[in-house]
Amino acid sequence: MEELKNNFIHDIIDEDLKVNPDLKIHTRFPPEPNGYLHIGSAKAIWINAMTAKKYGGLFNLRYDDTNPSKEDTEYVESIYEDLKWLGCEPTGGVFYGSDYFDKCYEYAVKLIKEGKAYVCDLNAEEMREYRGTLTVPGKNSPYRDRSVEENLDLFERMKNGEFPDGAKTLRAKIDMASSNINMRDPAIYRIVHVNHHRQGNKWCIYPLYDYAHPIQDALEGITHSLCSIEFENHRPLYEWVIDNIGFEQKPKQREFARLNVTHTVMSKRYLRKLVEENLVDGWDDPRMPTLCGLRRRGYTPASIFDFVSRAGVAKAYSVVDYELLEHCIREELNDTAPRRIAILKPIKVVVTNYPEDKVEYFDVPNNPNHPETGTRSLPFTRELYIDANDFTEVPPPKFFRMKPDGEVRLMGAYIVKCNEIIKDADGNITEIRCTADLETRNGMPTDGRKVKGTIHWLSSEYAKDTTLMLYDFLFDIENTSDIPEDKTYDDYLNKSSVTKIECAKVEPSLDEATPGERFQFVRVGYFVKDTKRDGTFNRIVGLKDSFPKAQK
RNA sequence: AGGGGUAUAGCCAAGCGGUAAGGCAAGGGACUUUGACUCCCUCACUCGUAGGUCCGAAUCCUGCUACCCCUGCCA
Repeated sequence: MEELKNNFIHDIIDEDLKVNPDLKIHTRFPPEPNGYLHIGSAKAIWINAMTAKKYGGLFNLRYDDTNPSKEDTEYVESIYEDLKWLGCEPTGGVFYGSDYFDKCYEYAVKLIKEGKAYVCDLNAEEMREYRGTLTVPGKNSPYRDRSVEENLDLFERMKNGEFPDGAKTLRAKIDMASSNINMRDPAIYRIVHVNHHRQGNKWCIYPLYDYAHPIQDALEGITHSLCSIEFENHRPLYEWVIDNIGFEQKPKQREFARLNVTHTVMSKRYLRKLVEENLVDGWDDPRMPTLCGLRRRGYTPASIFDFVSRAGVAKAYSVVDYELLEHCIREELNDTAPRRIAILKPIKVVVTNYPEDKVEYFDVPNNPNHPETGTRSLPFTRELYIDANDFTEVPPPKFFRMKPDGEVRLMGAYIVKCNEIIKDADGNITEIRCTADLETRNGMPTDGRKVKGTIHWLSSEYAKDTTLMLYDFLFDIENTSDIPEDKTYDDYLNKSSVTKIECAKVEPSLDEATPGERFQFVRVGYFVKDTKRDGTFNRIVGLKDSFPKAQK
């Protein structure tokens, strides 16, 4: 992981450090275990983890599990797995918001005793009415002035399960006329008779986020609580809780813009819908923006963090081009991925002047940019496959590949000339006949003539069949937040976001590829051996290609 | 009696009173046994907008506009 370039958050920390040079920076990543982590989560993880690392501090993972009706251990496990994969195991420890339920309760009693919280009998609808609107101030709850004794008694009975769900809440007594609606006596405890995935049935009252989060931060010694921008309006409440409970060391909440990426969606709710309606192949479908999806797709932690880092940390709403992510993985894999041959649309080529029973082996580099990675041998025979895209009967201008009467280099082998095209009754090409310049072993013409085109090939006798999955954007639309209100995400789902190629040919060495291993299929793209389906490779990203533009 | 936040190139983004970094994308060229990679070059006389202050303004002031967030007993 690379160094964090300075951003506005580090400016704030630098200032804090000037005032208090002994401050030990401590951050946290607080996911709610109600879904799988996605690339937007990776931004939050990266900011928090890297900030701690940069300042020699600590980074906690804290499961924010204060709403038992939405949470599940399945998600707890997947979150940790993703964090581990990213290489961001928490240096400060793993915590659960629910570990602090006793403390939260204790502090609530304290607030009640100090007249800063009260039990309210208003139901949800009534509370909404009393809250007022964006432009009209709220009015005080009729229960706002209950005595401390009555509040204490009622709150304890709430805890003891004497009341049904929703019958009462505990509210902070702040200001019903505040222009910040979060400050209009927010509920801080609600009654929910639901089994908690860790606490079992110990509790039937649960603290709300705005109340629990600052307490959790303070108890863990978090110095900088870095979260996304929608919590900015909650900061005064965050600070109210810290101040009124009386924490000495006050964690500082600061907010950054969420990550949005073109052609995809970050809403956990919608991602869950895609999974549940089988519109995708699970949370780890290679088209999903989830971390497990990106992982299965073949993205690396380094490429994801590189992307997040290049996208930057700021407060302005933005939608980052998916192309930037593609650039990051291409850059990494260009350097690290061994080259292999794969032919997506095989077409038969017969080298007519090559003996039928002969086999010779040509050494081809594993990575021409890194000769130290060595070579491997490819068998050459009279019958070959090339890709159908590398041949055309009527070539456009500047077509350097195989064409009638044209010379082309078979990468690492001979230069061949196409002299005959065999078609079936329907006019489909079934075979291309060539002659090889047998003097040009390893592709070098002896007479020094230039052969511009080089294409990849495979011996039809030795090539193996494989399945290739080509993935594309999940959504046709670039900015999914531009979808009009009378439409849904579903209306913009890319109908051809996956293409399955079942009769692709690959070189024999790929038989030994292990799941998760990444390759560059020369002149095609980067692929990863799938971790779920045997014998299939997923396209991570194609190679850049400037030909289509030259063609016109 | 609404509040909070944000506006710099197609997309991100630096900039903090001294004359518009960088990346992605795009376009041109060189190289090339991957039309990849790599390497060169081009890409904002102007910073949402209108004024003001100043020798000097993207930076300070005033007005306006646009977009995002907030009316869960979600996080």
